[in-house]
Amino acid sequence: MSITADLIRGHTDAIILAALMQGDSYGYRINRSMCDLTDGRFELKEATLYTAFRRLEESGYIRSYWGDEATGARRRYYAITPDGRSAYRGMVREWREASELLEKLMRFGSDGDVSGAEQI
Amino acid sequence: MSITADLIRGHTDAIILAALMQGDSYGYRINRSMCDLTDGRFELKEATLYTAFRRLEESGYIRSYWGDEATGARRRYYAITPDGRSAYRGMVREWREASELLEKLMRFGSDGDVSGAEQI
DNA sequence: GGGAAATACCTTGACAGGCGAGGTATAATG
DNA sequence: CATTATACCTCGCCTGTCAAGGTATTTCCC
Repeated sequence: MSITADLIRGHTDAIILAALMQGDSYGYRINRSMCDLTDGRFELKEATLYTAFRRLEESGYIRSYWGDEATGARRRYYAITPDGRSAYRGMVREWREASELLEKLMRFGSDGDVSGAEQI
Repeated sequence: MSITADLIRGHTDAIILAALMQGDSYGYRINRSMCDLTDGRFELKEATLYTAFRRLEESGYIRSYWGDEATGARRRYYAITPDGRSAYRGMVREWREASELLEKLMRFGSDGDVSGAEQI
């Protein structure tokens, strides 16, 4: 994966909720669709993913149930709750705000050549 | 501060480098200008700030020297190094890439109302 | 003169999230 | 029948953040 971990940190919950907004799904598939959507540039590590599921379930943002497929490995499905939906919307809002601020703070450096400027 | 810490996490280094791209400065002032630039919505905690300075200096991205003001509390000034400049540019590039991916991953959820959906 | 606030720096220890490394079990594929 | 893919899970380390505490100087008001 090309983007570093800390750039993602704190966003895993929102990402997972976003995926579940599309409908119920399970860990392995969510991870694959992340990969696909980003052309392999981004992938949640399994440990991270399952940690997040626990966290989200404890928060009441998702609930889980075992699938009943007759074949293949068993799957634990997750569904987003009403609380989860509103949390998701809040997270997206916060993310966009933070994103704008960061853009501003970072650009702060790049235009300004103008340099010699300042000192002491 | 209104935006939560984890949304910023991992970006402090880039933010500090951005500030130093404008010219030498010192901790207290950098923090203030962050505050001002974002209308108080964002502020680096002091502990975080000074931890980051140590980290950046160890990485060779900044160097420090004591100011020689005749009055007031002593100030430790920081200057960005050539390595720091190129690191800064890399960080901004990475941030923008990650930012686009995140936007894509998060929006992934929001269009789809269509809700009843459900899958299995 | 005395106290509070602002400026300016710093450290310690706890906490939380990410994840490497390891594990389990089933089914399909060669 | 061994390997790969699917699918789940846990333990323990690492790293960045930050609350809480500290120091020293200057200014401002009473």
